[in-house]
Amino acid sequence: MDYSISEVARYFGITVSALRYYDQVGLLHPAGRRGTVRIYGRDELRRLALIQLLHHDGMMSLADTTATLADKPPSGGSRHVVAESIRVMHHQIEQLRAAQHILEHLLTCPRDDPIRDCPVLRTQLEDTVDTALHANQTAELDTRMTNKDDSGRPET
Amino acid sequence: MDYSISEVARYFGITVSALRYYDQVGLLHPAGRRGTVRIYGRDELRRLALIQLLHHDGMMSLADTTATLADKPPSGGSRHVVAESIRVMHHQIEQLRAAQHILEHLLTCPRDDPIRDCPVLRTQLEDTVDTALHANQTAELDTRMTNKDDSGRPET
DNA sequence: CGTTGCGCTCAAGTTCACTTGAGCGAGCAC
DNA sequence: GTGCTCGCTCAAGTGAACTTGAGCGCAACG
Repeated sequence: MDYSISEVARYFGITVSALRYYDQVGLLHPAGRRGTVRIYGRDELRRLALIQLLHHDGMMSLADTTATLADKPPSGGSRHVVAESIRVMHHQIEQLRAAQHILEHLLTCPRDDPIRDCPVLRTQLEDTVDTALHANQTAELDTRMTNKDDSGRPET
Repeated sequence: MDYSISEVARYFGITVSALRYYDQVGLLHPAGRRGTVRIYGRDELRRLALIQLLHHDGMMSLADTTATLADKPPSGGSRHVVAESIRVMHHQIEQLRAAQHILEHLLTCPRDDPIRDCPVLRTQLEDTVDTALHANQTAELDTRMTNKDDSGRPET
């Protein structure tokens, strides 16, 4: 029922120092201490599994992960963090698919230098470029109007 | 047909300093220079679109992105990088889906503190924990090979 | 009873991907 | 002809997420 820091580290493929760091920043405290030694219980293992999923696999920042796990009732300010994360992840999945698609094409395309020669790839990228140019012709107006205050990228 | 560094930056939602950095590390060189000033052409815009997709959206490191774009015939050493990236992205998509699913549950679960109280979530995490413990009993054996005489530490 | 192993703390260091700052030049605008 | 904007270089700084190192305690092993 009790696990030492090195056991937890081994089981979850994480380092001991990372676990101490998580303790330090308040992301994952051990169940308690025997003397000065950290003791983890089942609850902490479950919490760690969730942390791994959100942070490592879901690419949420440690801060957001902390916020998400901190909300007793998810109605607090972290509810927004959670909803936003879902949205970001959704977008991320789509982008990953697109990137994957391109990479697969790179592997199978018979051209010597697909990036320069392949018409399929070229057309696709040309589209993206056009979209970028367009998107920004409008943004450019906004920016020019109000003087300098630019931020955020135009979500391709 | 020619674009200044600030135009490219604006169009692609990237900073001027990032573009100079890309030039510096050999990821994206300008088509040429007018005096000391960087000039980008259509080819560079297409390349940048690809960079954004792989690096930013596909989460590949700049080094891997550079390697991927560097392979004239994708049969070189970077072929492995590409194949590996596809595999990683595939895994990433699945993990993102799982994370997304959990977050959605957090938003809809009627429990006050789903992380502790919700049986669905709890069971799911318990499974992950068990898998982790299990996976490591085998890994542990590998590591232990040199050190016989057991040590069943999984406790209880 | 010394040394090996695991654990601890606290401070400083590391990597990645940029950003910022200092200091300078070219072009045009008034 | 002075100032503004855009661009340049090179060196140093930044933030996130850890890692590493120094120095220490404690328990067991031979």
